[in-house]
Amino acid sequence: MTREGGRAGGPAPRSVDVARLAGVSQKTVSRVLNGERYVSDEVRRRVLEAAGELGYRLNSAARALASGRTRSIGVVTLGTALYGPASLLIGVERAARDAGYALRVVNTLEGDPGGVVGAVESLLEQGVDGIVVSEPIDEGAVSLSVDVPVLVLGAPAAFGGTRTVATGVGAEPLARTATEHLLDLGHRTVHHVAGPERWFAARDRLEGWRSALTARGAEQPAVLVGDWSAASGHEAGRALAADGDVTAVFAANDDMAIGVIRALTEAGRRVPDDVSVVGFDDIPVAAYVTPPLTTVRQPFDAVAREGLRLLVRAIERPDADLPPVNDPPVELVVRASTAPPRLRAPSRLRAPSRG
Amino acid sequence: MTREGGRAGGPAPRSVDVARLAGVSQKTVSRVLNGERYVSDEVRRRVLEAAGELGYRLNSAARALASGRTRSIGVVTLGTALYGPASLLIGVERAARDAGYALRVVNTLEGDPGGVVGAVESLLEQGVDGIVVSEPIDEGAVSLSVDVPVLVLGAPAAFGGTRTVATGVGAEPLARTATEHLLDLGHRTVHHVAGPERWFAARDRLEGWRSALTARGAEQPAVLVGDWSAASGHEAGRALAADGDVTAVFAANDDMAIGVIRALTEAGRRVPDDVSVVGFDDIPVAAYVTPPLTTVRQPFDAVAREGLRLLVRAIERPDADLPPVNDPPVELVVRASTAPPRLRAPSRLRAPSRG
DNA sequence: TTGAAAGCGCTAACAA
DNA sequence: TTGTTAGCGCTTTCAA
Repeated sequence: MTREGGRAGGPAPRSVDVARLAGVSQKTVSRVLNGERYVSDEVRRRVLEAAGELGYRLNSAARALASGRTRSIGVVTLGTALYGPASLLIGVERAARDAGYALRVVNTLEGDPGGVVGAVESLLEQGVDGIVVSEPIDEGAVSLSVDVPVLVLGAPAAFGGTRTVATGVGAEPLARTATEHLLDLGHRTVHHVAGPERWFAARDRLEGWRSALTARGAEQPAVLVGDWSAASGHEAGRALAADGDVTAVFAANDDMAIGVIRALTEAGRRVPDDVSVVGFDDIPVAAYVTPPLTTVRQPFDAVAREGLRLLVRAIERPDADLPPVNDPPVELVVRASTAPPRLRAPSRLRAPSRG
Repeated sequence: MTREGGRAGGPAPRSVDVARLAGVSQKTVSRVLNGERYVSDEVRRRVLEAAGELGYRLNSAARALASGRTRSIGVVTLGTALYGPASLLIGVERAARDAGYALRVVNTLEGDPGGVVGAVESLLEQGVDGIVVSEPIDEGAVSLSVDVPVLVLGAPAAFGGTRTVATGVGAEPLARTATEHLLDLGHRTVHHVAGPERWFAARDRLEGWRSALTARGAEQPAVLVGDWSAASGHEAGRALAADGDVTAVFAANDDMAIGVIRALTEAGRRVPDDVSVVGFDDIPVAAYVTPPLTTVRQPFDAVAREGLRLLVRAIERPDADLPPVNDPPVELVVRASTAPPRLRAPSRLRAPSRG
């Protein structure tokens, strides 16, 4: 008898131990634990009781080896504490867990050798059943054929020749809406502080901004490029503040918008009286900075859940077609950082003043 | 011959396939892949070449089953996009990867049934070699004996009877420093907006605040409790703004500090002229809100790395003693949200004014 | 509805 | 320095 009281010390109990204690075969234990049919209630009860008594825990490595599936999903995400990627990760974890999958996470840092490809390789080696690539940056032609379904969040489908779902490319209409909001207020044009060029998310927003201006026949000012940080927004804001013609700014995320507002404030340009600013994301502090930030809300949680649902379906029904992803709803949150432009002022630079 | 060109279609190659192609035994392939000694350079080269040609990938489930180790670390973290937890996760991932470990992540949402215990159970089932519990909240007596080393970040050691390392409890001196900064400026006392009571992180900061006041013999005002969000800070700020005696506030994180400042601003109380506010964390936007926030910087990355180093050591040298963790350095970042109090004003409430 | 046998692809222990 | 032989603890046949 190898029965251990509780789970103190000794080797971990295996399913044979449970079987012996319950007086059934090892296969029957497996059936009970996997919720298979054709097990009498009586037997099921005995097995569960024995498992509880021994403190039995399934060995997922053995299961993975025998079944060829790990019931886990790998996530490639950026090693940043940015609100967007962090929120997506949370949504993905939650949805995966609800679907019965564990999560294995690999970060890629910008400039990492190997980048996304290396990260995916390492996940494949870990034997994941599916992969989520969250907000990747463009690393040029990626050739890597993967034999599990892949979900790409916030970028066009990559990884040629495989079952890939892409989603969250809906940022473009959101950016268009943000820009139109400023145009609708009466601004002649809108300046843009973009994210890093290699980010697809930055490109979508840039594209949305551009298309809104084009549709209205507005002039397209030169784009300032930041790195998502408030610091870079601040730098861009200094340049913007020096240009007396600027009356409206659309920043590609809220952090940069906050930096822009700070720079404008320091230069004596009031927001929104002199310059209107719109952000992107609706981070939790956006409503509480001064002035409260008009922004566009990204439904991170919905995007992550919807995407994961598709991924799980692709995993569990390998031959079914992958339905397209629904675009998330557009939600503009108007607060106090935007207003109509002041009456046409002389275009010469005014010194900072108290109005 | 089962040799597949490249890696298109067909079953994945196994180490025997590599062995056959390289003309060696399967065990030798295993040796090469594990970087063991006693392999001639010539053989090593041939094996590597064959592996590359076949597109061979190690099967980690098989390895885990045979070796009893997964080379992976499980992380239990909170399902929030809060800057602190997100930063810790990044640091942990990075350090784990550097040490050759993969990461398996389970989130617990506040109020989750099972909470940390359930999360740890699920990780144990996945077969991790070690566990990181990041910023747990107090769930009462936790009894769960775990047979792998555990690292607790930002809380006292839990999980009785096991090899546990705790770290990051150094928030208390940071909070004391923040409070002392305000006292040093000449404020008679400091009000505190705390985090949720069940968070150890909130308790540490509360304790630090309290001890600073006690040491100086300052009066201890009633504590306002928030939930880390700017919204809750805003609510607390409204109450604070209504009290004309308040001249200095220490908020337990930057988000709440921003909410407090917003409420004060709305009430016509100027920061820092009328009220000084200090935050905690130094989130990236802290330097760019208006006024730029005085705060205390948490070295998340250093804490995560140092902790993980200890955890890996505990995994790899089961009998060695666990050295204590070094407390992180205190770093106060003084910006523009703090100033000396105005000359002793009459203590009656003044209506909002422009000073 | 249950059980027996045969692997899954690797590492461990030992032998050569 | 290399190879042989047993498992690791499950799931998958297939048979009863």
